[in-house]
Amino acid sequence: MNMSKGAQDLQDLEIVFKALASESRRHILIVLNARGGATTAGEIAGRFYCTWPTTSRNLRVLQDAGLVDVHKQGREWIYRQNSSRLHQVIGGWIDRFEKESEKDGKGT
Amino acid sequence: MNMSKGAQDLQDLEIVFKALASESRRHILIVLNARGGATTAGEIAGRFYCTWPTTSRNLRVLQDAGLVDVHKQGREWIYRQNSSRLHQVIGGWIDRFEKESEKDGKGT
DNA sequence: ACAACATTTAGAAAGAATTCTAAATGTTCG
DNA sequence: CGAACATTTAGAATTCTTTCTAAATGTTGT
Repeated sequence: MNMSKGAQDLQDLEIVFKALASESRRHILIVLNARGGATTAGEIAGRFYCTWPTTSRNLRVLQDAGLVDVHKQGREWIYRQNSSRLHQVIGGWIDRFEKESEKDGKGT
Repeated sequence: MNMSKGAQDLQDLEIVFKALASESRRHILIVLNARGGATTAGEIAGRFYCTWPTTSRNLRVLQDAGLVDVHKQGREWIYRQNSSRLHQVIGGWIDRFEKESEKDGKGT
């Protein structure tokens, strides 16, 4: 765990953007969001055409990216979205880029 | 080009998130941004360790995603960032997810 | 303890992305 | 026109990702 803040940010960016690059995983986040932010793996897996292990692995990728948190409750696993991480990492990055509407008409 | 609006949005999301999943491409956008939003391919390629063709291909991916626009001027190609697309597609997507700070303390 | 349940981990196969080298394209200048 | 320049396109090698099947883990209820 020897990493400067800048390098850590870069790594966060990498892992989060990679996690969001897959439609399956974006879909999982949307389902989670529609469920009010938290639900079981079974509930999620049931809504997909792909197999349970695949969904489970995708959930793991999201977890590693810090986009969801997980905890076990009895024999079920509850997944909860961490939307502030999404806003921090992704929102923070795109905010470096000026919005058209914020540009003043500089230059000729 | 037969695509419903919803399907088009989904495709935009896919192509833009995929484009941003690569560090090299995110770096290109940052360089472009630092250069005031537009510069030549040579200027960009010169700032990278990888070969020119590789940078050129990455620029193409960004262009296909609509994140940069390109036009030829003499024997140089000028690349210009399209940051409103970035905000629309990515910003629009993450805004579906409630920010922590916007949550009211509902439930117990 | 045993059977049934909810879900994950492992390992492998198929497909996609990244990057390289070599060659092609179009532009400018003498 | 021909040489030099700026950059792209093509094709192939390597590496990463996704998804599947099979087996393992830990939990609950009888």
